[in-house]
Amino acid sequence: MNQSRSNLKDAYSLILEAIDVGVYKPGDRLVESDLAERFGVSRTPIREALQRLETQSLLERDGRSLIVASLDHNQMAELYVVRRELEGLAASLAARHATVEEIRVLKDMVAEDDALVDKPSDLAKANRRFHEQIHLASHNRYLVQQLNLVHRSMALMATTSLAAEGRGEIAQAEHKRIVAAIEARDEEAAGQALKDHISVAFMTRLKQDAGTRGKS
Amino acid sequence: MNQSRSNLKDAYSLILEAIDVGVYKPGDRLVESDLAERFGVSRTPIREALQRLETQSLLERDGRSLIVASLDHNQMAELYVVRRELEGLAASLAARHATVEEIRVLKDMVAEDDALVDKPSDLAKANRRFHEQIHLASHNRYLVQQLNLVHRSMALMATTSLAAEGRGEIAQAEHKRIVAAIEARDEEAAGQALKDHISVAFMTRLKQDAGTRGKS
DNA sequence: GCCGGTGATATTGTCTCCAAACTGCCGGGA
DNA sequence: TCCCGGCAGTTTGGAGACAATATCACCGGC
Repeated sequence: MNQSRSNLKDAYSLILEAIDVGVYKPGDRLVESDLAERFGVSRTPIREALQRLETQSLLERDGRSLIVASLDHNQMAELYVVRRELEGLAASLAARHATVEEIRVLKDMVAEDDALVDKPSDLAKANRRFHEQIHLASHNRYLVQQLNLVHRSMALMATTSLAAEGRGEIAQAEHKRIVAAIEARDEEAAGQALKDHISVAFMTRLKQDAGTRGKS
Repeated sequence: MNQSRSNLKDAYSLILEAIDVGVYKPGDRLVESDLAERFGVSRTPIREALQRLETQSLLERDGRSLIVASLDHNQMAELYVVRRELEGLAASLAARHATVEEIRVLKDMVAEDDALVDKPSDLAKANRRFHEQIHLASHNRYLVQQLNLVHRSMALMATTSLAAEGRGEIAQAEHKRIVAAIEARDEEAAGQALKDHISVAFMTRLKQDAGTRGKS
């Protein structure tokens, strides 16, 4: 029916998830009273959630009202530049600071993900977890926070680049190289490997976009 | 007398400024009704502002209530690591993307700031403007946003490192080197110069802190 | 004398109402 | 026919009331 009474999560998570899942797409207008009704709460918590999402650039103002932010080509490029640098830093720091247990978890993850190589949506989820694990292994809370922001904005891009033909295998190979560098405590190599990984992902996305241009 | 009617700014800016100025210090508890009374508004805008500040890590939860976040040594170190990387990236991008007008403004700023070399508080303000100009010259809105976050957290550190003996002159020299690299369109050198600049600033702060430890 | 329970109080979280602003529509006049 | 102004509806921003809950102190029992 509706989720009025059912859900225990707060308005913020609910809206975030709705955007993630695609209930609200870039450009859609978010009306407070609609959301309030949909989630079975009053406008107050909705407003707070919307403001938080706005400060994270997931929503933007169009006049007085809020719409789901959309990323044009330039914004996507800018976002990848920042992401590349931050992820690279995370890998370098992980090479320095990760515990042996954390490294072990990374290795296990990569090994398990080999089985998912042909299931883009599962792989995408596993991929998020993998990167998040690297972030955490950096043991730098500000870096983790900033990367969370970046990844949240990435949710505004419709497709995952892992859906591209053969991208799964390549990404797995890249992941292995990254983990190997971290395990070897080679900060330089780890940072570079992750930067390269992001660059390839970006290029993959660019090619995808070039193919689907003008649809919408 | 009070700022009840006087101030046109919104609650968010007001609270932010109060933290900046030091009305509220790290560890202080922020009570919604107090703030509402102090600024002559109701609790609603206060709550929205507090939530935004919380998502930016300027406030943290202590049980149910919000307190001004404080940075211990580790957090400070982590923050500087991130800042160094992001500022370095900003300088590199500025070297690539800055317009001639922007570069001109940077040069003017540095030249003007020579006169402030012995006024730490004026210099601190000029310093912020200088760095912000570099951020903007990167022409990357996400980078600007992330650097804003970082600088906001830096406000939680009580002192400016520019107050240290002789730091003003050194910083000016470093600024000149940075601008020169940007003007020469040398991305590598610009990034490195700014990273070095941040490193020196961090070291300066560490020395300051070592001297004042245990006061409070 | 100390520990635990219980009640008062302070503070947050939510809701609802009200005012102001913007939108778009409709009608009148040039 | 087209443009301008006003009017109604929608939506946001703000205020204060109300409910829920955590905290703290006090009191009684062990």
